[in-house]
Amino acid sequence: MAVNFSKWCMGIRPSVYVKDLGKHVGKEVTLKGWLYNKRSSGKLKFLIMRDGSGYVQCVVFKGNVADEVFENADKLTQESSFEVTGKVKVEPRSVGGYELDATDVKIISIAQEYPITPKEHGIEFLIDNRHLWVRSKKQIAILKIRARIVKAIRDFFDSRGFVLFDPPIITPNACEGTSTLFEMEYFDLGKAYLTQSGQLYAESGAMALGKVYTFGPTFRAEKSKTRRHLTEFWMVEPEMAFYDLDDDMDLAEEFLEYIVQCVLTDKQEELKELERDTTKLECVKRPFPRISYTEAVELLKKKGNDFQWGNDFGGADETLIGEEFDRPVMIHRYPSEIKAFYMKRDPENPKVALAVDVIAPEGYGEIIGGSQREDNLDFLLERIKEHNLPQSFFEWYLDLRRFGSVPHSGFGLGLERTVSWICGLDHLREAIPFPRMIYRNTP
RNA sequence: UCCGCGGUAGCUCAAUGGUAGAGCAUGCGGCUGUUAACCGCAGGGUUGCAGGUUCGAUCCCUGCCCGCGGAGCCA
Repeated sequence: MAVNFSKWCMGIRPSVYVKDLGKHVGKEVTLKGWLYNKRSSGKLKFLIMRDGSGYVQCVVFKGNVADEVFENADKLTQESSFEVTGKVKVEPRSVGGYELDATDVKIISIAQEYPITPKEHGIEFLIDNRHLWVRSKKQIAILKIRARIVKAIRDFFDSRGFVLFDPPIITPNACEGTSTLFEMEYFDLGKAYLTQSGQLYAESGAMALGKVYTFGPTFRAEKSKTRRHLTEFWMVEPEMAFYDLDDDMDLAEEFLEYIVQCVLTDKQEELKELERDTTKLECVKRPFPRISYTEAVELLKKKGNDFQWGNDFGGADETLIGEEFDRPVMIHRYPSEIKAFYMKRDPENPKVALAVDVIAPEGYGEIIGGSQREDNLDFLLERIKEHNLPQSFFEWYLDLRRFGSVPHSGFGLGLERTVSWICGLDHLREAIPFPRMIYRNTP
C-alpha cells in the first residue's frame, strides 16, 4: 500500500533563516518572521523582516508582483507575522548587506496596533510591555549575549573537571543568616525559604566530587531599590576541595577572562548594536590586580574618601576603587566581622577573613564574592555561636568537617551583573528576560 | 524605611491662572531606493485621585495613590 510520507514529514518550519542568507545569494528562498518596520514609496515597499536570527529588507515592487501580493505587503502592520518569497541579492544599501527581491508575500497574522513604536519610550512603559520589548533590537542583542555568557560559564567548568551539582531552591533556613528571605509555609514542617545561595550545599558536593559548580536562580527579599539589585537573580557558584584563597583567585580571574573573551569573539555584532566600547573589554586579561582590603582602604583615603577600616564598601566606594584599574580588581582579606560565618580567618591575622570580592571596572561594582571556607570544626562552631545562628540547622554542614575535612574554597558570580557589565547596561533589569524587583513581579 | 524627582492623547514630551499642542503610532491620500523615510489630511484628552483657594485651576495649596532615581543590604 502506498504511503504518503510527505504528509507526515513536512512541518511548517522555515528552511532558511535570515542569518544564513549569505549562503543563498542568487537563489529564491522563503522566509518566515515578523514585520520590524515598513517604508513605502508609492509603487515600492520596503519590508524589514526579523526572524529572531537577524533582519533583512524585502523589496516589493508593484510592477513585479501580482496585485494581491502588493496589497498584502500594504496591509502588513508593525509586528505582523508573514511569509516572504524572493531572490536573495547582495545589496550594500540594505541593513545586513543582503536584500530579498520579493515575488510573494503571504500574511500569517495581522498585528493590532503595536504599542512599542520606533520612537522613544519611558522605562516604565517598556517594562510593562517586557513580553513585547524582548523583540526589540537592543534587547535581542542583550539576550543573545546573556545566552553566550551562560554557555561560556558551563563550558569553562565542564572542561576543567567540574561537575554540575544542583542545590535545592527551597531551604529550611538562611544560608548565611544575613539577608531577608522569601518565606513560605511548607506543609506541616513550618516555615521554609527560597534559597539565597547554593554555596553550603555546594560544599557538600565538593567533598563528594572534588570540584563542583551550582548554577541557578537565587532570591533575596531585601527591599533594595537600585540599578544593582533584583529580587530574583542567577548565580553560578564553583566550590573546590583542596583550593586555598590564592587558588580561588586564580580560578576567578581565569574564569572572567574566559567569559569576556568568548563574548568578544562570538558576539561582535551584538556588542556593536549595544554601542559597547569593546576596547574596555579587551583589557580583561590575566593577571588581575590583587589588593588587600587594608590597601583598598588606604587607596580610598588617598582619594579623599574618609573611610574607616572595618566598614564594608558601598557602591560609591567600589566605583572609586574600580576606577583605578582597567580590568576587574580582586580585593582580599576583609575584616572578618563584616563577612559570613563560614569564611576562614587568616591564620596570620585573625582580624581578617580569607575572602575575596571582585569589583568590575566602569562602576559596575561587585560581580564576584568568594572565600576559603572554615574547615576546622571547633572554629566553625564558634562562628555559628557568634552569629547567633541555630546550630541544629547546620548539623549536616558541620558533618562535612567531622568526616574528612579539607581546605576548600569557592566563589559566587552574579550572572545579571556580569551581563550588565559586559553589555554596558545602566540597569540590571535589562539583563534578564523578566526582571523581578521590589515593586514589580509582572509580566 | 529614608532622601530626591515625577504623573497631560496609545507612546515620548511641551504649554499657560482664561477654549490643551507637537512628534511617533493609527486611518485616508501622494511618491520606484527608503534607512527611526518623507509630504498632505483626519480621528484621538474627565491633564493620577480627593479636597481647598479663585469669577475661572492642567497650572497655586493640602492629603492620598502610583511610579522613577539614589541610600542601606548584597551577586
